[in-house]
Formats: sequence, C-alpha cells, structure tokens
Amino acid sequence: MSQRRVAGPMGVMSKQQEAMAEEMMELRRGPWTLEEDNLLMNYIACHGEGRWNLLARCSGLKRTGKSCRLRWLNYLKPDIKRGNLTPEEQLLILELHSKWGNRWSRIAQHLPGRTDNEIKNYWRTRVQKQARQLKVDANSTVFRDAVRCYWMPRLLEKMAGAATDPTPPPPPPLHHHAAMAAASSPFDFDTHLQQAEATSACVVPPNVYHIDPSPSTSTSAGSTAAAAAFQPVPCFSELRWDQQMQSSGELDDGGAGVFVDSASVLGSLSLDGLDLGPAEYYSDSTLLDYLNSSCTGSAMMTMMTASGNAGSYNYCGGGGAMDGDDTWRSDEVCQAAARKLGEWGGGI
DNA sequence: AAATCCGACAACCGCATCGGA
DNA sequence: TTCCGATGCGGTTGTCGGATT
Repeated sequence: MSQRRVAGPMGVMSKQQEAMAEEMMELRRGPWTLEEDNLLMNYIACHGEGRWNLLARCSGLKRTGKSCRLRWLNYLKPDIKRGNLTPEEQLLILELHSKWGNRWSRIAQHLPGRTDNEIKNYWRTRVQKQARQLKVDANSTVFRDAVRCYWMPRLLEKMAGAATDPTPPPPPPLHHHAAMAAASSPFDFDTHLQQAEATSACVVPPNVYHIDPSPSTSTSAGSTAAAAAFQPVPCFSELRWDQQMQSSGELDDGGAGVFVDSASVLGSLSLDGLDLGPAEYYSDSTLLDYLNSSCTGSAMMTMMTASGNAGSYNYCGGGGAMDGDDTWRSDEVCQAAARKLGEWGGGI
C-alpha cells in the first residue's frame, strides 16, 4: 500500500487529495449516534451489505467504510444476539479457544449471533483476568488445566442445573459420587465438533461429559485437550468449605484443607436443619456432591462433634450463589486453582 | 456527595489477504 | 506480474457506567 494512483478518470485520489477530502468531509469518529445508525440501516436496507467505502461516500455518513462495516457487523445487524453469554456459549468459547487460539472470527462462526469482537472482549475481560490473578499466562498449559478442571465443570454444572428440576434431591446414598459418574454417558467433543463443522451447524455440547482424570498430562491445545471431558466432580465449593473450616477454628483439620478430615470427626451433620446423619458416613465427595446438587444458594451446615463441639458453616456453592461471572470473580476460586495446580506440580 | 477506580464493551488502528484491473 | 482498493482479522484504546473509597 505504498503507492496510490494519481486522481484520474476512475476518481482515485492521491494520498494528499484523500486527506484533503477527509478534512473537508470532517470524518466523524467515536460513538455512533441514533441518526447515524438509522442512516446506515436505511442504506443497507436499500442497497444491501458490502461495498463499504461506496456506502460511506453515498449514504451521507461522515464515517469511513471500515467504521460503517464494523458498526453494522458488531451492533446493527438484525441477527446479533445481545446479553450475557450463556454457560453453553462460554464453555464453547473455552473449548474452541483451546483448539484454535485467538481465531476469534472462526470461533464466532460457531456461536450464532455472537461477534468476534464480543468473544474477544469476553476472553480479554474475563478469562485473561483470571489468568493474571493466577499469575500465569492465559495460553499456558497450567492455565488450560485450570480451565479444564475447574471452570468448565462449573459451567457444566450450571448447564445441568438449568435443565433439571429445581427441587433439591433427597440426601445422597453412600457412594453417590460414583453412582453419578457411572450414570454419565461419554461425550466426545471432537467428534461433535467435526460433525458440526461438516454441516456448518452450531456446536452446542450436551450436558454430560466424560472426564479425563489426569489434568497435568493434558497435551497440546489440539484435539486431545478438546476431547477432554468432564464429570460433575467436586468443584470450587470444596475449597470454599475448606476455607470456612480453616477460618472457623472450631474444627481443626490441621491445615490440610481437606474436608474429609473434618467430616471424619465423629459426630452428626445437618444442613439447614435437615439431619444428614452421622458424619463418618460421608466422604468429602459424597457430601460435596450432595451440596452441589441440592443447594441452589447458600445453606447453613452444622456439625456436632462427639465431644459436643458445634460448628456452623455457611455453604455458598450451588447455582444460585455463583450466578453469572461470580464463578471466576471470587478470590477463593483463584486460590483454589493455584493450590490444586500446586498439588499437581503445576508450578505456579 | 464527590472523587476515584475498575470492568465491560464499542470503536479504532494496523496489517494481511484477496481479487480485479 | 504488479498494483491497489476492498475487506477481514486481531490487537489496542477510549468511553461510559457502576462500584468503591
């Protein structure tokens, strides 16, 4: 783009002439007004999309063709979907980004109504922020593991929660966790994605995943990572519990931070007044499964130990307490991920 | 109540690519 | 084959509104 033709019969201008013309036209910049939006929409309604520079000259808009195109594609186009990204969409973005990196427009093709700009902003404001808080690079394997093992399951829980009956289930049977895992049917994301690509269809994964239990062995950002699937594992709620326990001082778990140590204290448990029975019947995972599946908001859990000490803990897991972006906003989440990754040798 | 901070998102900028002359 | 306008893409900046101090 180093040279341009001198103005000739085709009406092509030199750079200087172009600058002068721009100056005369006083090209507008910054936010679009309602009048400009109407002008643009009317012009496109009459003449269709494309030929953006021509549009800019002929529509009466004092904008560049680029600016017109961007305004239309990112904001005015009728099929643009507004509002927060759904958990399904967030999950898809995470998954596709792990495959393709910053190929925003390509990712956007799989989210009907969402623009590349919107997805890019989402990534920068939400995802990269979490990476910063974890003090890792957003493209690092460590962070991808955190996404895969913590964030994605959380989103899946939300998706599952939205699709199920809101009434809490009865207290869990023993080994409830294993039963849930066994009930999950496997889902291969890559296969699903390939089918969708072949048909140009929207890729929305089903709610049920099958887990790859070895996060630190995750491979490249390619197909293996994408194929990693998930079960409803105990998630960040576990660590919230853990923090509550440690900070309370009522039940000293020795700082190990594992709920099962505390739960194994002889005694009884109750949740919002509902007797859950002897504490020793509960492993951390069965209890957490129950909490995750039954508590849509906060709940008060009480533990009475054999020695008569009572401890009450406010459980803040479940869908209701983690609506929206809170999933990732909380400091506990970051600390949790950091600690877990440390356990895996993630080296934060 | 005012000042400041911060997150979200719209918009801009520079570069790459494509296609027509 | 070369040139150059049009378009697309990704990175960055600017602006605004809500939250916090």
